[in-house]
Amino acid sequence: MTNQQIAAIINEIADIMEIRGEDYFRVRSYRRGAESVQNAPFPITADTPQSEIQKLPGVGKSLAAKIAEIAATGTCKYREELLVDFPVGLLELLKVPGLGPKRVALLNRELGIVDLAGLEAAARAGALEGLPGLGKKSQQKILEGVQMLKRLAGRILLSEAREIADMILSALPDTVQAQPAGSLRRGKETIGDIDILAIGEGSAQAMEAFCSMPEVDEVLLSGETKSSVLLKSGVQADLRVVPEESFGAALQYFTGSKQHNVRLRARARERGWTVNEYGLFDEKEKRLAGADEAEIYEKLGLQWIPPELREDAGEIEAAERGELPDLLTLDDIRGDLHTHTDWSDGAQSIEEMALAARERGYEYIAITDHSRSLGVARGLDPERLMQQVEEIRRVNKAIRGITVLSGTEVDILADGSLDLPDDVLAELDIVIASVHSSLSQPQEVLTERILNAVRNPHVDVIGHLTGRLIGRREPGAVDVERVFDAAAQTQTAIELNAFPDRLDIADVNVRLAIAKGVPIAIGTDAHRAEHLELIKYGVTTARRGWAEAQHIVNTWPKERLLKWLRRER
DNA sequence: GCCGTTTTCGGCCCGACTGTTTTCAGTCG
Repeated sequence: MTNQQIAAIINEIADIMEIRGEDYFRVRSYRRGAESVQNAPFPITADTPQSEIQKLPGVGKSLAAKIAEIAATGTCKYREELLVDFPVGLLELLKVPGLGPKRVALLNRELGIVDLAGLEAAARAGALEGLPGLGKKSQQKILEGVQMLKRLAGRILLSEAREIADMILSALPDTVQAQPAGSLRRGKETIGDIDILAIGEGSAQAMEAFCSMPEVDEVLLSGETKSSVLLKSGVQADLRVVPEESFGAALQYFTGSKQHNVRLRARARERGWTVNEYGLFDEKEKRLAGADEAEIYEKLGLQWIPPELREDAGEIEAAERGELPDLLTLDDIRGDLHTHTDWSDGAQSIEEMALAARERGYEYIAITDHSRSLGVARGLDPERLMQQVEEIRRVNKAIRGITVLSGTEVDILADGSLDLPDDVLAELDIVIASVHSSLSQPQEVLTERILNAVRNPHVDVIGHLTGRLIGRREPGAVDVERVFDAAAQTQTAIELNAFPDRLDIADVNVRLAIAKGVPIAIGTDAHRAEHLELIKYGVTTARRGWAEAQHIVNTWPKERLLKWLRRER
């Protein structure tokens, strides 16, 4: 069990307690404990002494005992007691925007609702309207929230899918060669199911190993060449074993997308050939290609097309002309431009973040803590920000091999003004301006707010433009084109926030931004050192948006980046 | 449930927003 999983269980206990109406401060203690577990500097296992666990901040005797119990058994007595007579479906209701513990308890008590399906039916029937504190608008909002959750239902974030795929790959015997295909290989932001292709000796053992992984909840089917399992996380995973001479063709076929493959098949047909998951064949059914994916594209007169581009969005035409973009790679990234520290809501010090960035081989890292109006995040007022600038100077002197840029993620307030005055912003190396509140304003208002920030001569980057949280919050009604037009003029960068549930701006907007000449800054929004590696999801999304290194400001060497940051406006 | 030279009880982070209410409750970050 990972610390993260333990923390998730403690949080679930807190959720149940809240719905059951337990004392708020007790609930908060559980949440604090969960956070401590997640941030613990060591993995908690069945062997970790309780006294060690109790040293974590906010963890006392009682929580330490429960954490130890969870680490050893996967659950604890107290949780099991809470779950008696508690419909677990109520927990998923908490994910509906606008529903918190009080309303979930109310809906359960008054209408007997126990899960999402029941909630949707009740909302459609108009049964919510008239309950204390709920009217027509709430009912509509709840219904929309349920629909959003249903759209994501069964889909998981790219990051989760990659982790599961890695787990599967490591569970397979060393003798087989395996690779993910499908939308996972294309790097889509959410993934429906996980496809793994394999070749090699001992495919029977591979199937056996696959079906008997501890994470498997149910084996849906298991044959010689294909097995499907339902994982405990609710995700379906398929393993296909293909002959070596067909591996490239199978990889191509199962990577998709559907539309991309339709175009490829048509292209083969024009030549009197056929292409399928076994290979590319001529009119006499002679195999022209199959073992190697690139060869299939080549024989069809195309450059090899990177999986991220395979959406039938112009990539085939570009490949035909030999004009595919030279896509950005992870190695091109020279620094992270969006990070938080323990000065606001991050977990680690400036120095620790800087060292972690150096460890990654970065040239620079920008420290961009929140501004004061974001009270929950312990945002910095001008005075503390200036103290932080001093501390950054000190760290820059103390550490060699990395440059720490002083910055802020300043809030764009509801009225369009910024949360820090211009003379303070002028003191910083880099300024990200982001919307964190009033995201549901009408398009005109929200867009004007952001345009105001774009036009501010101190603002270098607009952070997570639409504010979406995949599966949890719809994007705000920003007029993206208008913002891009303005940003192109001022050469203000638009952020591609690499956090897996944001990936904001999305791939299609990356492409639009590039077309309009808007610089893009990829930042992780890291709140702890290990988050720095999330940059890979930003890179993948940028690749899906046809980005080359030149389009991304944090591929630039430090001198060029600084020149851009200091340009006259 | 945790914490503490305010130490065995009493406080714990709260401000903005929304929809509902005619003075506030619930949610969210």
